[in-house]
Amino acid sequence: MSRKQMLPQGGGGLADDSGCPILHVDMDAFFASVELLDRPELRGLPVIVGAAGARGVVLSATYEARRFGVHSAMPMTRAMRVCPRATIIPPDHRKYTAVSRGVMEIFRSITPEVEPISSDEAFLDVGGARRRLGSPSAIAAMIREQVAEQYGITCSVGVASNKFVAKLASRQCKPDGLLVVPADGVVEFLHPLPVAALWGVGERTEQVLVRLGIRTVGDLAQVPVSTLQRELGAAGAHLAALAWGRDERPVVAHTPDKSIGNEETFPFDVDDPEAIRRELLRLSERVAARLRASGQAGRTVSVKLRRADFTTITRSRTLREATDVAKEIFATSCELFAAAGLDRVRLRLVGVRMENLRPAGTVTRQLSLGERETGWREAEQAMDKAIRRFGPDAVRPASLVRPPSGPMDL
DNA sequence: TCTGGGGTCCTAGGACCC
DNA sequence: TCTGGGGTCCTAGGACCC
Repeated sequence: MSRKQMLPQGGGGLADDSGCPILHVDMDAFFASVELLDRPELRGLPVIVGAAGARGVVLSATYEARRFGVHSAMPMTRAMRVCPRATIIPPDHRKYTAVSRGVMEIFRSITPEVEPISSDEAFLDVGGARRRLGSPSAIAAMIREQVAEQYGITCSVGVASNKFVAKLASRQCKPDGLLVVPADGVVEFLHPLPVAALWGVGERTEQVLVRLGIRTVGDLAQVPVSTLQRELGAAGAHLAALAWGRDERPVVAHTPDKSIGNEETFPFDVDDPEAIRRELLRLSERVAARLRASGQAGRTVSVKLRRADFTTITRSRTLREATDVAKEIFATSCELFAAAGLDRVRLRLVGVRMENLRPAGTVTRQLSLGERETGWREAEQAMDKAIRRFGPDAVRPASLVRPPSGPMDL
């Protein structure tokens, strides 16, 4: 296996990683690499992971397939046209989740400061692991070795002073690479890159920037912040900071969910409202099950409807109380669908999402604990604390019934 | 070429309250 | 009777990421 230890050009020694506690680890062609573990005979050949149906897109492709121009999110029909010899493998997410969990465990054995950003990517802050495990680049090399040994797949690691630069570094050294961007080499590293390389610059933003004559990160760095803010709003100021390599965001190990949702694109457009409602029921059940499995409930039900022409609308409603019950989510979804006036319109996708999440029943549980152990006064205090943490609506009416005075005798 | 499914964040307007 | 301004919540849409 080739092991590139890519280092900034000029100088044969090791790059200075002393100011670089942040690692970005990115698995190479993750889904495709996992599939190759079961299909070793396909190694070295173009392989595409994606549903072969008419409306599928590429989820992952080996580098051999990418050479033909295949990339993720490309429609499968087109991918099969540009690379007809590719082997198509339908996705098996359970397999990827299992490997993902294992790989994340390797990261957590290095440091608790691990922030996963998808199933195949994570940031690590190894600042506190130096004394135990060595320099950031030594730790990065160790991670690459352990992932390869235990799971037989490769990853690339960017080592830098902050998340944003680490992320670009890992992309730059893919596949199977390691790149240190020394703290004093950030500007030199960033400025030649195209603006689209920046995190947060997609198609639309790139168009705006190109119209302003901005093509590289270096160009962007020379533009007054006020101009960028006028053109792009708050994102403008953010981009100006990134262009100079400034990014203060910390690695956050545990980020609470903001929403949980499921959606489905039909193989063919559907205009039968009964069929739409059946799908809403399935989606509501899935979302409710995921809420309960994660111990959460949501207050806002949101329905997404995509017409055959790809225009998309969302309709949402906030309930008086949070719920994790499929029946309630489904009933609200149906009302939202009816109010949208899109029955008899051809739809290609429907989705159900719950927002405004909070721990389910936390308050009730805390209350009963408090009552059992310490009596009503303490239970009230527990309730106040819960209200401060989760808001007044987190308290369920049943919890408000005052028990007889004195400590509860259970 | 014809666009998946999981998300996050931002903006903007209106309602409502103080 | 008319009017200001700030804060928060809700809703809708869109850009963006992997």
